[in-house]
Amino acid sequence: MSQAAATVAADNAAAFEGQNLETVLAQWRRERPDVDPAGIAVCGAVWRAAERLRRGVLANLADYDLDFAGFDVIMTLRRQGRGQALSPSALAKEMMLSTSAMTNRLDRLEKRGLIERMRDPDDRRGLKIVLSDEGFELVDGIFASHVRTVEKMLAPLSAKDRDLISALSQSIATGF
Amino acid sequence: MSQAAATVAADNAAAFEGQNLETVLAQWRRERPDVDPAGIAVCGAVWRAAERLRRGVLANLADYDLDFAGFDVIMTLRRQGRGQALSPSALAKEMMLSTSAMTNRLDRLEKRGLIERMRDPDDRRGLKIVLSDEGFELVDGIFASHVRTVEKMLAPLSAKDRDLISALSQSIATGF
DNA sequence: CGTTTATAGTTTGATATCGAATTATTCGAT
DNA sequence: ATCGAATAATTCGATATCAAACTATAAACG
Repeated sequence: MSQAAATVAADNAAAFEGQNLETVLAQWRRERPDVDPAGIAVCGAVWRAAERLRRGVLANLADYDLDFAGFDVIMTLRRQGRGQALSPSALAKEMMLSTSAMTNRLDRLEKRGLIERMRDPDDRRGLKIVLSDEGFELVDGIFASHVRTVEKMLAPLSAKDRDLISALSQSIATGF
Repeated sequence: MSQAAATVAADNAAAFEGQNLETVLAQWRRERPDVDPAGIAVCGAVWRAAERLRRGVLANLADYDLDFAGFDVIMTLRRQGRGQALSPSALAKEMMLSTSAMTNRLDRLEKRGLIERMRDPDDRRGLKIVLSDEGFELVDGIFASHVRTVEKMLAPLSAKDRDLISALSQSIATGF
């Protein structure tokens, strides 16, 4: 929770860029001239972009004393619409997470009063998770600044570039 | 270590795809027509691609009873060349990790005999980490299958596509 | 019906990460 | 030369994740 907050960094520091990817490639070409490292370079590039985006979003969240985990959950709930509910397992599936991790996230959000666990009227095993009014207001307040944050990080890309990287990323994600 | 191994998944299950990104976008457009969600869609696409790649690589590693963390370290050492060394802090910086996490990773790799901690002859505070012979052989054995694994996941992309997504990803990562 | 099998959510135990504190050493300024 | 600040690595405490075990309930089927 406040793990994300306030003090920007210490140990790991701001030094964001690890090693230049070009350098890494050159090292592999020297060490393993028998293997073409082009694929792993693509992989590395995608990972670094993802990491940069993650950190940017996280930094913005810190202002609201939220971490990525909780944000992910309340965003997912928010976009279902006011008063709409999802089961813990549906939430876990949607964010590719174990259900036990979801239990933990919901515990924290519930303790903070951002969500409520309601019984599922149709299945006594199940729950329905809804945003509290406070949770709803919080997401709505964050949303605009979240989008601005992401836009800022995507600024170097033209509209066409964005479509491209979206399509290519989805290609990788789905395998088609 | 063996956390990664053997049994493919249980709780979190194979159901890899969360929710269709198109659906998510439509939800946001309905809920927040005042905000253009295009940016966060790009963000989501990149994250999913990165996650897919991560899981693919991890699955391949499991055959060697290695997890991502250890693999990351020994790959970094391997590409420096035989007998070359890096300090723990250099390793941490290169993989964008806290130095305390690196201490932990090195502990595990050392216990398994894949790396050695040598004193830095020029600075008595520091260490130099080198691959043991066994570590070296292990990386070299994995490398080819690792590259094949990545290639398989990138199969839907043409050479031009790969260049494109690399360039665009780097744009995001560096902010230029 | 009653038994087996599957499913929903939580609990538990292990582990990896982080940030802060700590110890040892080096660098810099005077 | 000495003292203070910076740096290298580790340790420590807190926490988030996972997989597996567990409890309760539902569905399937014989």
